[in-house]
Amino acid sequence: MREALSILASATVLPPSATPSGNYRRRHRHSTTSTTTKPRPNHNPKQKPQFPASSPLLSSSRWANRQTLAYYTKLASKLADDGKFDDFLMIAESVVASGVNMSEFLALLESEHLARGIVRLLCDGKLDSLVATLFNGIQKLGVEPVGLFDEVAIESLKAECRRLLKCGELERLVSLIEIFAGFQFIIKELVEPSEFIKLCITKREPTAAIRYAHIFPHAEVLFCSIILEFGKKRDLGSALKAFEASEKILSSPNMHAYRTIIDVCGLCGDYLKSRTIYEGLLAENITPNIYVFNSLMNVNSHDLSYTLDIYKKMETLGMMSDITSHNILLKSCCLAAKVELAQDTYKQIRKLESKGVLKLDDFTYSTIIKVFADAKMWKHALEIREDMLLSGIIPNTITWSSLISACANAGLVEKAIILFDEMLQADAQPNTQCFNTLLHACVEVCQFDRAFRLFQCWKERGSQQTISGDKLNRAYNEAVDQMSEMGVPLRLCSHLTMRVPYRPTTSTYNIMMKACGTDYYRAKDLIDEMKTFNLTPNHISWSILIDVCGGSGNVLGALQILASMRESGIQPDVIAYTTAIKICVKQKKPKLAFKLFAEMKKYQIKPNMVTYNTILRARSIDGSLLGLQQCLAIYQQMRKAGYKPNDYHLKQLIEDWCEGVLQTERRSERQFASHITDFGRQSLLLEKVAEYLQDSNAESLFIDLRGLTKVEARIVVLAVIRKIKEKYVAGKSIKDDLSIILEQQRHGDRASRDESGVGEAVIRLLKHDLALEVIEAGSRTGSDRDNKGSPTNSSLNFEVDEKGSLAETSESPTRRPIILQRLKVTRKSLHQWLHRKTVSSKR
DNA sequence: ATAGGGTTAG
Repeated sequence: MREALSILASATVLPPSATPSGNYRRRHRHSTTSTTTKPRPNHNPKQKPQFPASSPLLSSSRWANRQTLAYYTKLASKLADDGKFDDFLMIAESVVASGVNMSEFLALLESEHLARGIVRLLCDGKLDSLVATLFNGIQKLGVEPVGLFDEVAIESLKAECRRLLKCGELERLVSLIEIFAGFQFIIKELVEPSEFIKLCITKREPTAAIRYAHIFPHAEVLFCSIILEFGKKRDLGSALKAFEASEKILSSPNMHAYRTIIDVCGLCGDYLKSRTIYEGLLAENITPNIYVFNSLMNVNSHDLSYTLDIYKKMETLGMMSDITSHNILLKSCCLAAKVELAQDTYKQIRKLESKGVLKLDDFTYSTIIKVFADAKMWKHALEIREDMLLSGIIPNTITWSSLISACANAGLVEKAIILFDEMLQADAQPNTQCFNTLLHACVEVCQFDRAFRLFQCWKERGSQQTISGDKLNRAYNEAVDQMSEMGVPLRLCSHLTMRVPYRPTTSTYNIMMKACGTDYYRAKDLIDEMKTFNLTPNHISWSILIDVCGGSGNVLGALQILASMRESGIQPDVIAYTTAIKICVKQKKPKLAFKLFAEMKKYQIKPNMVTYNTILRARSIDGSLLGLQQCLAIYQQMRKAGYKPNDYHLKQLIEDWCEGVLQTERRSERQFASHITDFGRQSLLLEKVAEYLQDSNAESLFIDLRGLTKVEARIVVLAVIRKIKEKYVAGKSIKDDLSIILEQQRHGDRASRDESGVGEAVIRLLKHDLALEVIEAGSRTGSDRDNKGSPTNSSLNFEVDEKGSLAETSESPTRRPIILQRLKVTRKSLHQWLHRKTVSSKR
């Protein structure tokens, strides 16, 4: 046979234009090869026979010779039988290249020869366009596939697919599947759809998954599972691609797919996307079904108003809401902590039940119980249990768990434990979350010892390891003693003797670490103990450890833990940093607190409201102006970050500043001057403060508060008073009264009068906080000479100065009367105050 | 085919 081939190779002559790299190959790449399939390199090109031009043997006319054709057909068959597929392919190539009708050649080959040849070549990775061409040729011939692929061929294909699946070679697997896509019976034998989809998901190939799923009947179900699986992997992008691909394949919009992608939006935390998808449906004039509506409500359940809107939309569409819709409404109320609305909703559902429209289920009861549990309304929660029992619904683990947390959240540890006991007696299986709730309840009321006893008891009774009877009894006796001390009857202690499997989780350990109070070593031991249950500390564990360590007074230790956290591969988050900052502030280490604050920003961790409020508590702990200035800068950042500063902390900040005004010694002057320029540019407030504190402005006793909020105004006023005090202490006397300009107010527009409250706040500050004498005055400018609507305090001795700030106001294009309200603190009053303070601080 | 419970910083 080799000889025959070599004769063929040497004797054949073909024009160069007809070489195998010609049209067949190229055309084929565009038609059958999938996008995920890169064309495979051909088998070694060196082995390819070179066909010389104008071969007499292979010319079309000669091929017409049936005898010759039959000979090569036979030769090819033999090669396939012998497993010499490369050579087989070579024959086929020359047949194809010669431009002879291939159908005739293929028809003459016995089908199993061909099939095995093709399958073998495919399995060897020779997903060559010629192989595909041959294969296509068979399909076009209409050869019966059942007859074409015998068991041996299919078996080898299956083996190859299994191998590819195992090795995760999705690309080649897809190529093979693409080729056999026309033969459904083969495809179904090749790969288990769930296995294939699993591989597509790990490889993030949503379109491949959908294309494969499409081969099967009931493809929609497979599409949905693909979308959902991507969602579970938090890969919304791929899920959306899969969804869009399924949309293209399916002729009509599939509600199941829609609800699935909406659920996935929720899973991935992109609830806005779920709204877009829903709006897309409406835009297409398609009415979603109940599942789509319920899923949409559920995904958006943290937004009560949106959920209610969707519910109303369902009503206007005349869609019958079911118990799930109502349960989700309840859940939404629960998340929004709207107890009354939840109660109304519950009553509404009960009414519908009495009409026979719906039947309340375990979800309904558990959810309303949770509403009351969260609101610490434990009695109401227990009442719901009565409703539930009357309606014949048996409480399940979740219901019991919610009931227990109702008592736990209200701080009723005894009641919670008794409920837990009832749960055991009712043969409900408690799970770790129930145990955790109880432990947490103990921790919340600082019964740390009790938490440890329960934990120990459950661990010993519930672990698979054999515990010595002594140890077990000791734990039991101790726990019973404690219960009886608390007045709990022994019959209610079955939770101590139960033998349910107990597996603590990381949460359990986190709760127990909180029960360590400030005993750092005990907490550290717990972290080590976690390993015996194959648990690893999470962000929360580390944060608690920082808190415990810092709470014991060991600030540096706490900072060290923060570093270890990073070293152990868990990047400290905003909470870990905030906890560490809290420790520094508590232990009066403001510098460390500010250092951590700078560090977290270096790591691109955005401070949140809690962080800002915590760091602001570091204000002026050392009484230095620097600390105060840092706090002011942080306050400013907080506003820039979009957080509304907490008035309470702000008030504290300003009070501290006042304190500074009263107590600052000469030494502050230098510090003060060096920091003015730093924050001069940061904001309007800081600019103002800086402006008035500049030495060039030293002689001016004038404050323009226009454009400032009342809080900012207070800060500016205090800054100026501080300056006055600094100057006074330095030996410079006050040369003039202090003038303050307040916001412009349009004459007659009562509604806008001191809307910002600046005037009131400043007057209160000066008069009340600083005990200064304040003269209030108003002035009219513009053309209006009418005396109507004169300022509130016109009687006082205020004079309009013609230059300075008033020049600015006359720039205003309006000719309407404008009233500038002014305040004045007399030189005399300031002097008295300074004298008073200087004397008192010397004492 | 839908939903529910426990743990961290002020």
